[in-house]
Amino acid sequence: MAETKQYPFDEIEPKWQKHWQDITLFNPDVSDTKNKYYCLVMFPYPSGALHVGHGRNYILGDALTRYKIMQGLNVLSPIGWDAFGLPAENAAIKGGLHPRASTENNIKIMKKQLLGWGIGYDWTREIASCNSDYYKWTQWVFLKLFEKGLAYKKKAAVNWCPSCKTVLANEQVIGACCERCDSKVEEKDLEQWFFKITDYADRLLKDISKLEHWPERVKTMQQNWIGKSTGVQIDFPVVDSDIKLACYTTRVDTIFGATYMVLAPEHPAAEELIKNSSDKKQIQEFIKRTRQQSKQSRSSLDVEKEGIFTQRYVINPVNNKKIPLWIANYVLVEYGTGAVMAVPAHDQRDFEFAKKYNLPVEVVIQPITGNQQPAIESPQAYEGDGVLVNSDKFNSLNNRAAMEKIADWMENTKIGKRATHYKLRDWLISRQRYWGAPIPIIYCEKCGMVPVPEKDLPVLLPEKVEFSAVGGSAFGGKLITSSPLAHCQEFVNTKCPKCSGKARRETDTMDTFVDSSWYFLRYLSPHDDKKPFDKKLVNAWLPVDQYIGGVEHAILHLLYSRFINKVLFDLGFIGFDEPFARLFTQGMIIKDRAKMSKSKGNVVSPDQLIAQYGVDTVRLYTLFIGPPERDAEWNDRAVEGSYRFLGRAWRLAEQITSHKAQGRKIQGIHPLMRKIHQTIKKVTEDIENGFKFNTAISAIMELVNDSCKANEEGVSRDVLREAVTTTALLLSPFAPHLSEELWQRLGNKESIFRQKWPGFDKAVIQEDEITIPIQINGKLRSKIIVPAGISEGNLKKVVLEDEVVKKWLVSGAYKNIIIIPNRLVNIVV
RNA sequence: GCGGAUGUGGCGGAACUGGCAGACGCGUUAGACUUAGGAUCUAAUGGAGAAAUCCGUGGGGGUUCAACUCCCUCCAUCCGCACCA
Repeated sequence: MAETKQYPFDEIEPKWQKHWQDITLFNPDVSDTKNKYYCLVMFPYPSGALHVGHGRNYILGDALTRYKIMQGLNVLSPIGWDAFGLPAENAAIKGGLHPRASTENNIKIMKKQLLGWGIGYDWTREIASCNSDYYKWTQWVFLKLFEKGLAYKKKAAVNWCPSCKTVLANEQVIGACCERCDSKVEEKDLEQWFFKITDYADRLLKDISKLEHWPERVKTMQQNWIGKSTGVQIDFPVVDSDIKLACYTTRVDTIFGATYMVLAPEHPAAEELIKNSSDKKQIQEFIKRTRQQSKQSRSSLDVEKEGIFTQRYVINPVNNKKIPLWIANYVLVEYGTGAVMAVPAHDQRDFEFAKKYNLPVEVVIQPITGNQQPAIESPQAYEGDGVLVNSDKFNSLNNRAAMEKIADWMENTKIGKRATHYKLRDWLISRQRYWGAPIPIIYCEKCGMVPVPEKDLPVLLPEKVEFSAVGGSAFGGKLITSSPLAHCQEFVNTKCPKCSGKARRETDTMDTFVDSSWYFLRYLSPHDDKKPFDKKLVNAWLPVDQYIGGVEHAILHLLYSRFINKVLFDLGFIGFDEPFARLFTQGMIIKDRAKMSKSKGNVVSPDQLIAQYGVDTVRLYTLFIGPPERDAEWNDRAVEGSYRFLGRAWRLAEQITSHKAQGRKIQGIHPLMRKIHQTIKKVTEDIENGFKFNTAISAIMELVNDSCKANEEGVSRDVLREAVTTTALLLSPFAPHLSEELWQRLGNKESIFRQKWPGFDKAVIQEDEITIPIQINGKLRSKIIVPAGISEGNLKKVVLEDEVVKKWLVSGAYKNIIIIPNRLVNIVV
């Protein structure tokens, strides 16, 4: 623990924070779009005091913002609050404050922290998604999607706690049990609102290629999430029935090997197909059991494949073979058609199932190399490529070619048709919850479902509601099936906008991801009460130049934002179809090998560290800890290194300003001068080439170390002054307060952030003498100092005259000598 | 199982197109200044060895004058998806 202060950070920091506000450093004139730079950090959920793990995000954004300002760009760096959401409401149910009160309180705390850290935001553009002047426009977005047919209502399975008698969000279901009362969660079909994101699946997938400056990792995650696959859909007629069962396959080349067919337990035709079965009871029992299992087994690893014969058969249309129809737990109703043609010889799952229930296995593809034929006895299915056999007129074709041929043939004969499927599902946006934006829909007894007219927006969230209603019902209250809003009569009862008759409001609210799917548009005109965003301004300022946030949003938030952006683009509201040009995902801060979180009790509060070392130290350490895109282990003790470094820089500057520095001149370019320019180059490149703040900072540390050394050894005051000036400039994105102070003490009047980022001089970096390592057979044996421009011939001569080299080349003989100019000499003996 | 990463001192981590491995920081050791120091400064710090030198980037193999870097193979850890037909 530091007993004496390295430097008076507690005086410096508040002073400069106030100064930046006074000179409106972070409040750009957005009408000036010539040199615009939009730097955006993901807006936080106001959960309470921030810890150092959260801090990384904002510190990264601030460093970039300040750097770009010094590059002469007009930087917009806004902040807001993703303020709707479950935790605030849950706290209210437990008997705490009203969600609005606790949210506002948390915002206050966090805002104070961000200001205290010196993070530069344009606070005049602050937004909060829970305020009606914001969610009015979230509702507007909903209406636009509704008008376009992209918002619709349908029955969907939701998590239902029978004890609490309420719907639960997925996050509230812990191991298939209710997080509050621990009773088993059931599946219940309820009317839910959806956004038709699947209509955009193909474009969302295709346009990933436009996201050049996104992390590969995020792009592949989105790709997998969308999960496009192409194949063929084929109708299989059921024997003794009019029903045809459609099934989808990506391996149409194996269709002659289909030996049975399987339905998902939830398949809509199942009931009808088994109604005359002698085993009806048994089959129904099986369906009921597996349906329950399917929801819960999502988290568990392997579930034994189980199935039951329906006593019905279907016809394989390619060869008119009668094959048995089964129902099994391994077929998913949500994907494809919920029915699968099983090819046990060439699909591992089907193979396992066939083995278990003694179903036939028919080989239709032979590996090209080797003549081993995958037989029924083989322990697994052959899923690789090969040549078709037992496939009628397609025999001896390569299976890849056969896929196309068979698909063509099927389309010609109308047996089947090519089809594309996605894993992506429509976005369920309904929440039976209070703390969210109300869905602007009215149900009229006469006119049916009527959207709230735009002029009537916002549909205000009533402030006075009964939170105990939901929680209380668990203890013998009335039956409740939806959110507290449903019990607020003043809210529910309304007039129909069309006929003015009696009507009821929709009581579901929107998923908070809807709020966050468009907020970056609002920052350009946050106080506009006529429209959600200013078309001219957003077209000038977006796409966002740099978006910064955690990987945990790689799929949901980033995919939803892209989707909404594309919808708004299609509707002509905006002129760009991707919202974020560059994305940076920072790693987590780890403590005691776990993600920092309140529940784990391993949070490091920055407050105490800041009191002890100052904000600049904590900021600097956070950036120095490691590559920002990777996870990093927090080490309280190591913070001191950053503190010592800042102190060293401070003391060096003191020496200059108090004229204590030595003054002695040497001839030529002083090595420190070289170091100064090398450091400018290194720091600039590190920032430009992808957030390498950790190595940029270590380069500045080297510069300060060298400056101290040069000062000891004697160096002209001018050079030393140059070194300190450069240190202040290079350090300003990372330790802004200290840099400002140094800058002022060096005699400058204006803020350092009004100064231009320094450039470097190549001529100064160029050395007159260079040290070249000499290798013999690739091993370092000696070094020589030679003039920088030495010719290869001369260099060779010098090398061979070197004492150490002579010793190694006892006979003077060598096979080859490899010279890499200015870098290295290797002698092969 | 599929996909994506990552593997370097006691620790966090450097190393641009293959070219002095371990920058920078933490920790440790010794010393200086000190009543004292957990402040500051100086020096040392991958391992073995008195030294010359040798060995060292998860393991094994390869390409090369030269490999943390390229190729093959195996192992370990982390993350994402997970019966997607």
